[in-house]
Amino acid sequence: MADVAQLAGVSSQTVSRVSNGFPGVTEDTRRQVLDAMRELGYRPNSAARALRRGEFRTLGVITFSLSTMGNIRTLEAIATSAAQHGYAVTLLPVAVPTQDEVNGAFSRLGELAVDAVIVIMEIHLLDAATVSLPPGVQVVVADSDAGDRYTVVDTDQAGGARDAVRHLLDLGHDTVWHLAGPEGSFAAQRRANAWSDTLRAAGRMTPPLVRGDWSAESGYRAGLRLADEPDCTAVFAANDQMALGLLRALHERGRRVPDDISVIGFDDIPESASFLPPLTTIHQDFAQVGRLCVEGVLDKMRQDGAEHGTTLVPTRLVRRESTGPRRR
Amino acid sequence: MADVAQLAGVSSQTVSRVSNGFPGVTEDTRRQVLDAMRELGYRPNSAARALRRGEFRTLGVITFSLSTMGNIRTLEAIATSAAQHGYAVTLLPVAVPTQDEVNGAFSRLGELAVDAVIVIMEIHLLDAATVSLPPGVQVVVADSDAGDRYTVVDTDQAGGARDAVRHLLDLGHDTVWHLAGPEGSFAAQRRANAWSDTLRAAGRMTPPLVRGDWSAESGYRAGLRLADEPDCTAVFAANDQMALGLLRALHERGRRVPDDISVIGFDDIPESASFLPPLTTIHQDFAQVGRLCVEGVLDKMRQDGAEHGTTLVPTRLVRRESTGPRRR
DNA sequence: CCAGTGGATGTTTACGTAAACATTGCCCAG
DNA sequence: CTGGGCAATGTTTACGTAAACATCCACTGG
Repeated sequence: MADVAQLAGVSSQTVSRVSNGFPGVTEDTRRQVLDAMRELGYRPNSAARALRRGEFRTLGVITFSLSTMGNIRTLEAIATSAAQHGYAVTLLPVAVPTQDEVNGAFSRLGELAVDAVIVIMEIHLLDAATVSLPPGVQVVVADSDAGDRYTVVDTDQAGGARDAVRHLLDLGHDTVWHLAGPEGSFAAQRRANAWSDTLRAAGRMTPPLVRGDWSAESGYRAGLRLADEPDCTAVFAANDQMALGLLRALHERGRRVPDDISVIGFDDIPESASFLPPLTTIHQDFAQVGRLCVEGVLDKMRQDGAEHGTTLVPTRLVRRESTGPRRR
Repeated sequence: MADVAQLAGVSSQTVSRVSNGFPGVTEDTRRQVLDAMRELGYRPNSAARALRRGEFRTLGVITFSLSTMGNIRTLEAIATSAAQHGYAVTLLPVAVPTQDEVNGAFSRLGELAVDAVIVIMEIHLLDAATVSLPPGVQVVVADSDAGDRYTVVDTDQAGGARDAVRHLLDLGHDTVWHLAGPEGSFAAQRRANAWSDTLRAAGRMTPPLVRGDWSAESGYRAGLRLADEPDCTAVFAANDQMALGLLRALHERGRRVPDDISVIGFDDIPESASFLPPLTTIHQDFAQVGRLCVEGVLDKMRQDGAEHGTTLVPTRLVRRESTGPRRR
């Protein structure tokens, strides 16, 4: 910076003003400074900048292995939205979802150049990690339900699940089976709860819950069991991947979809339109979730805390060919 | 830091030594300092640290929208591997793959707290962006082929494609059709080149190339055309998503897989084992690619440049049920 | 008993920037 | 023509850390 100042024949402070786009600099001077910058290949040192300003203009994102489509899409939206607000995004991967790993991520966080944090993860493991959160670092949690202790942004899991079940009931099915996500997942839990609540509210029998782990493979295994249930005419899978495996199992067992069994998924991943048959599913607006996370955390930084709350992003039923009226 | 020093009754330099794990501090002193740190909730200011040390311990990753599985998995591996080396990862999303956007990302890069950069993208757009690369910032490119100008780490696209084609030829098919990725993609291009090279080397006819855009939807559209080709008994799809769409189209048109037509994919996404039928495909080791990117870029930082080169990560054929011997 | 040695700790300084305050010089109202 | 005011620019300083150098002290060997 001093070199630039010298070459441009001004003081370093003027260079600073130019590089920050501050007013009070003649057009002539500005041009000279910019020329000098270009000539010397000057680029501001962000460490010094951060040190001086007391902020990094960077958001940290803690997330589990980017194996689920939802997390990825959310992350992408966060990165894009953050960039629009002039913030960079630093990734804090947590390889294994154990309490130790999470605590580790949070403590690394303490040494990280980050102004605020967005957490994309199940809240279970977040509980004990609370303590190690550096003071003054704001947090927003996505895909969780700790609205009382954190600010949360999430898809309206319950609403989506309710829509899925109702869709199938409306088609004339007596009841709806549920292929749930793993026990540890709050998203899975809420979808499952909404499923049974909706059935109960409609006065229907609640079939035993079948559990998978989000993977297509687990959906396949579950599907082999469901194919043998004579009463089963409609299944709500907690995500599209499991629905894919389910479709495969049903096909192998000669159960036609939707003629014998209707299947509905959750997420609306791009591929689901190309399943056999194309999957009816609940569309999640991940981009919106990511955007709200960023805006939420920036808001909190400005207001220094504020109260917690939960923002729900609505879902949308996408009707394709895997669901149809009950035939007996 | 001064506060900690005062509370512990030592100098700030001793605190620094403790916080960096340097030797030459009595166990007693160390404990006192650590206690003081805990009591005051001290966490080192990474901006000051970076300023003083002249490095950020952060890698920048430039990538297009995280829509393809490969990019995501690579990114994940990069983040994990970087963490193991004590580096954080900052994401630089490029929303739209236009030259302007790429240049923009590179210029933002100049202001970013980053020691080196890993680029996951097609090289086309990288060309003109070269100029704006800040001097002294090392670059490694994944998923590309500019080995002469950049250090490149990539899956052995050609080898994988060759294996795919040979697998089908070995099964007795006269020739193999190819459902290629988008024109702009170098990965797609190399897979397509290897496909035609392999056919030519085997003295087979080269059917007209069918082009998709990586999406399942485009695979479906291409599949509708291929289903009407009476000579087509084997298709090599440039990725698994397109293979999925292809399978759907073939199914709709009543062409059985693999009895009438064999299909092989590329990538081995987790879902492909649950396609109908489970997809034979070429497995890519994205984790390895990511790891090598990180190690490569760290190496370059140490050696300050070194020469460019290309590292290829081998693929593996995963045989499932979508390919079978030709039947006439 | 003393010089020498080496480990433990303290002091000074610079990293690059931007806020706060200081200075310059010009314009215009009185 | 003169002083007040304001825009443009310069000077000083502090941000938190760690390298380089300085100091202190206990112990060893002659």
